[in-house]
Amino acid sequence: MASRANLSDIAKALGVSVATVSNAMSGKGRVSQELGRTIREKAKELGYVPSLAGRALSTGRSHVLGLVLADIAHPLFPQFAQAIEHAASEAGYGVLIGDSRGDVEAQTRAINRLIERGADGIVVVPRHGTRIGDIGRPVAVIDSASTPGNTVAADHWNGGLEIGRHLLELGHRSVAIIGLHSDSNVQNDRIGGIREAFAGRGETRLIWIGEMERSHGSGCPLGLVRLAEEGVTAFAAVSDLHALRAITELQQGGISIPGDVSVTGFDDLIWAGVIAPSLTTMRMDMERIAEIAIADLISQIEQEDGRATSPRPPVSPDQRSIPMELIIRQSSGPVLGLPAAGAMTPVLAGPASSSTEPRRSTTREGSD
Amino acid sequence: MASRANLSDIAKALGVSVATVSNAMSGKGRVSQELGRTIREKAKELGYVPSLAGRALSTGRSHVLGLVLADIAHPLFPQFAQAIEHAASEAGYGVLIGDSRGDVEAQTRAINRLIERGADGIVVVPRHGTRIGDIGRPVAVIDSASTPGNTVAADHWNGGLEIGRHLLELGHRSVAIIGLHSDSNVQNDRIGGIREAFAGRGETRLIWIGEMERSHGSGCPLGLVRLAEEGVTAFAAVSDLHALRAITELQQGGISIPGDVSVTGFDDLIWAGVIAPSLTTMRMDMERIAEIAIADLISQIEQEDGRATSPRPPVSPDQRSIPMELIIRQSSGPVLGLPAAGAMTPVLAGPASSSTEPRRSTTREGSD
DNA sequence: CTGAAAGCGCTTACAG
DNA sequence: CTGAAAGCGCTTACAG
Repeated sequence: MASRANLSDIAKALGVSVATVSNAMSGKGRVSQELGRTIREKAKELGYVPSLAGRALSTGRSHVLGLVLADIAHPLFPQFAQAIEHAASEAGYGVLIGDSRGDVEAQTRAINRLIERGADGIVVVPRHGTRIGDIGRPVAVIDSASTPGNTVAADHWNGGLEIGRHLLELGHRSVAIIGLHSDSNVQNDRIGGIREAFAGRGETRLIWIGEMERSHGSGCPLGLVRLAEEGVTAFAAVSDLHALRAITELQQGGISIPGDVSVTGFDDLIWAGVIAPSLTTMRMDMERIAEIAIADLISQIEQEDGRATSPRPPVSPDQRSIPMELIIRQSSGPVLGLPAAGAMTPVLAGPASSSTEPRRSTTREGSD
Repeated sequence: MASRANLSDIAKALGVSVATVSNAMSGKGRVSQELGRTIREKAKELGYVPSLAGRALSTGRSHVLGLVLADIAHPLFPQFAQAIEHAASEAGYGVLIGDSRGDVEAQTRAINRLIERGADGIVVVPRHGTRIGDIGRPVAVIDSASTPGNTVAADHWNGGLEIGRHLLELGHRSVAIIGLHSDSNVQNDRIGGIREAFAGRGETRLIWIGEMERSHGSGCPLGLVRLAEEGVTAFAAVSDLHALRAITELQQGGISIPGDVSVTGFDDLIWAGVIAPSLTTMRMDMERIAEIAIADLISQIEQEDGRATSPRPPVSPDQRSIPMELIIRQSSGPVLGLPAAGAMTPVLAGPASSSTEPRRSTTREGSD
């Protein structure tokens, strides 16, 4: 447990050169099978842990990636961070976090800080309405397919479509869509999808929370009870956060969910499955999104130093748009008195197909 | 924008030695005022950015800290991450994240991975009921004052006390405390505080969600409506997450909040201010906690290489227990018919003092 | 006040 | 298959 053993210690202990030890450890250089084994054994015996600093200095690669989110305080951050950390870790990279606290300028600063810290590349989940310019290093952007330069994202539009179809199947013909800002590509895509589903089959209206709060203050009532009285039977929020607000506001107003109206969200935030009623929502496949973002980033990095096995493979657009998963829970149900459509069972019970798409749609029960 | 300039480039450009440049940049070595200025100007001109890898290799310090959370997916993670990132960043350190996905073993592995990556020290927010052993590197533990070896934490017990007093002042005499696991120090402290407040002045009962779910499945009803009918007038959850569950369950059961019963939480999660009714809760001072944790960690690190200005200053226990802040919102109010006590105004309106403690207690309105 | 030199731990051509 | 050597960019005693 003295100071960490290094290549030189191993070399000395075995009477070989550090170059050979280095080659044996990396598995790159040709070292005889046997010497290789001996070296690796000795390394383990001495508790050798490679010095990333040494490696970084000689290769010019830190094997650290930066993760910058518009707002680290966003409740979706844990899912992102977990998935990115996992994917990066699998690929042998560490993840350095940067926070821009929702500020556009700070976003750029955060990115630069991470680069100065030696990050080989950056994963950015940009702030609404922000574009990431050239930062002189590889970047992977996770936003929305409709964002120019986007690397990979959930298929928000189709997610909206599925939510819309789900509500239509339940008999809903009048839905209020609840969003926050009109400058978010993600939200606009989700809204676009919902509207597309309802086009010609029902009416949609749009509520921007941001605007209402600008006039009436943060946390103001959204007037949903009135809408329900006027005949709106479904509230489709573009985020679970807003769906939560809708559910509590309606409940407080004495409106029953899903008896009187249905409510749906997006993102499957951690509490979505345990509130009453539990929330029907669309979930991103963060693991896959993270894997693709990281793979893309690493491919860019390898490209840079010509280490790449082949010229960077063009990634097809559909690989960059990841299907979302519909999670049907209690907050959405058939319109008052209407019998449930198709195979739909109203409550948590087994998988249920909810759209004509060949896409997997599952009812999930939380496991924790 | 060619490859980054280094110390040697600056030295050449100015006809001085790299040692001098290094000294000028670090401000440590004695370099004449003027030469110093010239060097720094040239550095700026060349767009010099120090190589952390080079520095790390020669100093043996990476200037990177690791942040390990029991469960990165916990909704409190954003607050932790943001505060830690900020404090570390201010101190010139980067933050590498590690995730143990709620698994105890994985927690140790995550810590080790970060250390192998060269982290100079680790901030750990440990999993319930876990103790962090010696990991051969400086550690700062953020858990609860009652955890042995804890570095700094919110004063959860007092937080519980304040919540308890707040409810007592409102006239409540029967409270149901809602927790998850009995092996969490944080939860136990919070519960202990609430009970202490009620001792001799009212009755408390305890609900462990974890146990109920083990028998009845995740997301099962907690039977709160029945409790309300039996005369419980307040539900004090040890986390906003559980408070949310309580609020929706009660609302769905037709019970009015705060008309019929009051509900309180802990942590002031992001949505606490915008649900209906908005949630009364206790908030940690994450910024301060993070600052202290980081300062402690850095002091340990400096101690290690004798760079410390003075022997490590003993930190008094009360500096390691950070007061929580009571945030009164709509979900808590006077017991049916009882006039509001003292200066208490029922709804969001200006600061209101809620306890006899000299501690600041504010009604907050969200600003975003 | 300034500089020459060694060293941090690794990798990578290049010889042998 | 193996080794000697240079170099990545910095810092740090030690001389001058």
